[in-house]
Amino acid sequence: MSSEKITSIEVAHRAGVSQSAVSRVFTPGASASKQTVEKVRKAASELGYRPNVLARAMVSGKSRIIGLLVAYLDNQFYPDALEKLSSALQERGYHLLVFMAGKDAGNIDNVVDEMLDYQVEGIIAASVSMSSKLAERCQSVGVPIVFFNRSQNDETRFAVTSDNYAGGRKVADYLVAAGHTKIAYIAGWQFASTQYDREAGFVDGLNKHQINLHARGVGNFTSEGAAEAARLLFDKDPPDALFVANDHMAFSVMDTLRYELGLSIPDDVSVVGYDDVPIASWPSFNLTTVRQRANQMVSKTVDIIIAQIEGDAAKPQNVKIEAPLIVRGSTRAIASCQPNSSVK
Amino acid sequence: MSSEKITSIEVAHRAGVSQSAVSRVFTPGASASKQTVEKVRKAASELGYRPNVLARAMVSGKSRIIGLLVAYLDNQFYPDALEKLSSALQERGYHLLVFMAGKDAGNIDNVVDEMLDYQVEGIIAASVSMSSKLAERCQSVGVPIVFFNRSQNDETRFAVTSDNYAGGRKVADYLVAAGHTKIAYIAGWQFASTQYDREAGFVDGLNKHQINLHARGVGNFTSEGAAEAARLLFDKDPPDALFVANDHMAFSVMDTLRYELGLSIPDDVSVVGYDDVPIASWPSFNLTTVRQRANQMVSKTVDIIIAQIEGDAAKPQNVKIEAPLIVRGSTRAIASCQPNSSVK
DNA sequence: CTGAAAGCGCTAACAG
DNA sequence: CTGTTAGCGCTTTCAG
Repeated sequence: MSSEKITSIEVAHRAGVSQSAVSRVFTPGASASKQTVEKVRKAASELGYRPNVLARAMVSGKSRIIGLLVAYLDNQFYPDALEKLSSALQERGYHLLVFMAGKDAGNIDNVVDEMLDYQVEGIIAASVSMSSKLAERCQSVGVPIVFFNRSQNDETRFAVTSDNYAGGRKVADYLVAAGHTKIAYIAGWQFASTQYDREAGFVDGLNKHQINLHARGVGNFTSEGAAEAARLLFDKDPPDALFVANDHMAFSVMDTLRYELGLSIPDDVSVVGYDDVPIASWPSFNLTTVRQRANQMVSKTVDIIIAQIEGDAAKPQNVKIEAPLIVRGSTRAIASCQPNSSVK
Repeated sequence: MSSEKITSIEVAHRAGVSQSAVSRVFTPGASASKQTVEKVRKAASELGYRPNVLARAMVSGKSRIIGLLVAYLDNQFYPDALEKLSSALQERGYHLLVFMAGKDAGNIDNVVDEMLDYQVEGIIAASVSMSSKLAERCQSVGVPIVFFNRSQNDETRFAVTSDNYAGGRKVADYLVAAGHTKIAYIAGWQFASTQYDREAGFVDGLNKHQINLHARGVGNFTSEGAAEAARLLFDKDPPDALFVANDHMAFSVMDTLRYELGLSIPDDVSVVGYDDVPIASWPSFNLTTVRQRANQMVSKTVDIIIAQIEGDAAKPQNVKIEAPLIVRGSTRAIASCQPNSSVK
């Protein structure tokens, strides 16, 4: 309707310089005399000129776009992380192009191609199961990818997670120290590393204390699944403590226990979650949980991907951020304050 | 490292056709013989060729990118809407480029310029206060913008919201019918249309029944603000019903009332929210609230922005999606016509 | 330091 | 239907 799009050529005209001079003024590593810079800046602002990122991307190969592949945002941890990720990247001059990966994994590979079509400079995959195919596809076109909150045992890709295994162990140690003996676990989606690392740490931790897992249910990281798993677990020989693979499910479990089964937490059963999303600290839940330090996870992720993009390559690694246990009221307290009653 | 980027020229070579033939095969409104199409497709898939969206954008002017401007994602309504928005757009061949708008409004105008730099074809502004400057800037460069969950009285921009005014009235009607007389309101951020439309409808509704607002607090759409507002409200002459401007704050208020002030809901006080986010139906809260139909809001938003982009312009309008009151257990039941009692 | 010239990969007339 | 020819707006040698 009104003002057309301004190009560097028009600015050049008005400033009485060449088009490439304009380009230089707007290019960080430029070389232009103070005079030129001034003339160009003046003309540019008068005309309302701004460089076209896409045109720049064509010739320079740098789109300043990072693809974000994400499967779902139910779990409050993800929106929170997304917000932080986006802000952090924005500060560094990059932006996130969002791609939703349908629930079906088959779809994912197509989505990656779509991302590549946009010439993304890197990809961050969150809440998506680690796929070798996916990673290889990216590698074959030289686009770095880092997995956020997902990992794989082999140290051939970049991944940033909390230390899920250690987190699981901490929960085991705590529950045992609190005197629990019939300890159950409600699992997340089986293909998620967050799920099996947490479980492995938890089970190993229990075993260390000569305790076997009392029972196991599967909630698949959904509220409904978790509620159902809880019902089954309490159908007979109920546990006296429950570790739920993430907070999102833990809330659902707590509600089911309290309002459906009439149980009292932590008097009848202790409940522990994982993530420490904001809701966990709400009085209604007051959930003991393992904290994933979103800030640290995000900044590590951003550092890695930008380093990759800008060529400061590093060896692929599986970054694990330490995850502290946050003790709240959903678990029975440890009886006395005697140091390490447990022996190793 | 490995395979370089394949261009249409290389495909053309291999297929034994011209480069423009390749382009045509990959352009929807193309015209190419079955033979050509076949040869090209074959060569392309053998080489792993895919058109470069950015290059296409340069010449065609269509970047297939839509900017999403968003201020915060605390309120569960937004991640949910974002997920839906992104999916809907993706199906239509567009993708969202995310821009976080800092809390400070001053920053916003810069952010819009950044979006424009990426040649976004349209902008969706969510959880951002309606800014005329912002809208004008977009209009001046011919980029359509639609406000999601925010509006303005003047019908000169596109906006999609629930019918906040009507929603507020429904709450008033309900609370009055339930026999409440000391009815208070906890407001959101004062510059948000969602806030004042809801309040206006609510207050008008009360007045219609010859009832004045008993008291008013301000929570600014934050948990902490809402909790503090609740404390003040109950400091003296406490209300017997409370309408909180959104669910996010309502949860915080409920927790404060129950765990800090020792009140029982709905026996001592009824609480109503707005949004109907998933948590509202959790047994812990079981919150009576006004439902924002995210699906409808999203599809309307997508329809509008794509219509604008593709030239099927329409008159700017303020689309208001009907918002039903969802009655749950956080409010005293209406005595006369409800077969079920609210006692549990 | 600065202008001229050569494209980045692709679409869109324009002739055949 | 198809190849040729111009560019889209910008960065980047390459000479001056």
